[in-house]
Amino acid sequence: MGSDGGQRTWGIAQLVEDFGVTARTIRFYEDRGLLAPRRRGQQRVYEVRDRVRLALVLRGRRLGFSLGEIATIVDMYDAEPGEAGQLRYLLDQIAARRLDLERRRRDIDETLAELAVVADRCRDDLAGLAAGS
Amino acid sequence: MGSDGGQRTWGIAQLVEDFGVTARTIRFYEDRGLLAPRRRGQQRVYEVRDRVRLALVLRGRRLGFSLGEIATIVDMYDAEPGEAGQLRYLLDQIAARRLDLERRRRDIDETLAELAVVADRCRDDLAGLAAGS
DNA sequence: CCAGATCTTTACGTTGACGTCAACGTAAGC
DNA sequence: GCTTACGTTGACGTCAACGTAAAGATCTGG
Repeated sequence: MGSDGGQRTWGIAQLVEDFGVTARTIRFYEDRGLLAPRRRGQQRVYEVRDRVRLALVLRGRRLGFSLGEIATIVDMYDAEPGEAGQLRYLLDQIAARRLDLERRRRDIDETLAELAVVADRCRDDLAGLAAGS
Repeated sequence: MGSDGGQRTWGIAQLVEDFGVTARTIRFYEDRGLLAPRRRGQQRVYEVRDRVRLALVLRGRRLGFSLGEIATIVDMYDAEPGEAGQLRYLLDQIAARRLDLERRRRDIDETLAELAVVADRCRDDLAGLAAGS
């Protein structure tokens, strides 16, 4: 059905539009090893896997991870099977990440709960103003 | 029961030890308006509310907020009732923060789920190595 | 064939969040 | 009164994560 047989590719400008980041940012991520697009001549050609990686990077960024941490995380996703030592190391890394993420979620839940309290107080104050006017 | 009648105070060195940050960081937060300890002469004297604020700041930091965002958040907690416009503005700010935090939580849940998949694959590979040796 | 648009590399600038001195004040113990 | 420890205020350094500007390559429509 697709006229390109599923071999769809994108230029850097499309990624800029689709992901809401600048071209500078995308090239910077490539420079830091987070992306590795093909080249057609001198120009960058992005495929689906590049888009997936970029999406992972941006999610990591939203979570406040440094690019170094993001690199170790996204590299987990497409790690080769490797030997037992590598696998155990990877499992350790994953466990560490899990602890980190779970603490973040606790922090988030606490903050949300406290903001709800402040919002309630706020609405009470508003109601009081309306009643007392 | 407390020999100081609940009027406990702390020096900067205690905060350093208790919170695991440097004195430089604590003074920097004060410079940015996030803390405002009393002074005994020239030296800083921290009370319970200062510790609470510092804990809030550090939690915001763990969540990846900038110090400017953290300032707006912690200022929400001890905002004066104020007038209706202020209250509505505060409610808007809280709503925006909630959206932000809820997206972060979704990001975290997705990441945790994907890391679980990678970990499973990892354990399978390890089992395969053990069986094939 | 050429202007304009898009992409490229290179390199320096900027901002936030501190680190790292340097130089000085002050309180405690001997 | 002198040292030692701790605290203080500048002031400059640093690092990550880009922004921004310069100058050339490449493609595209007219």
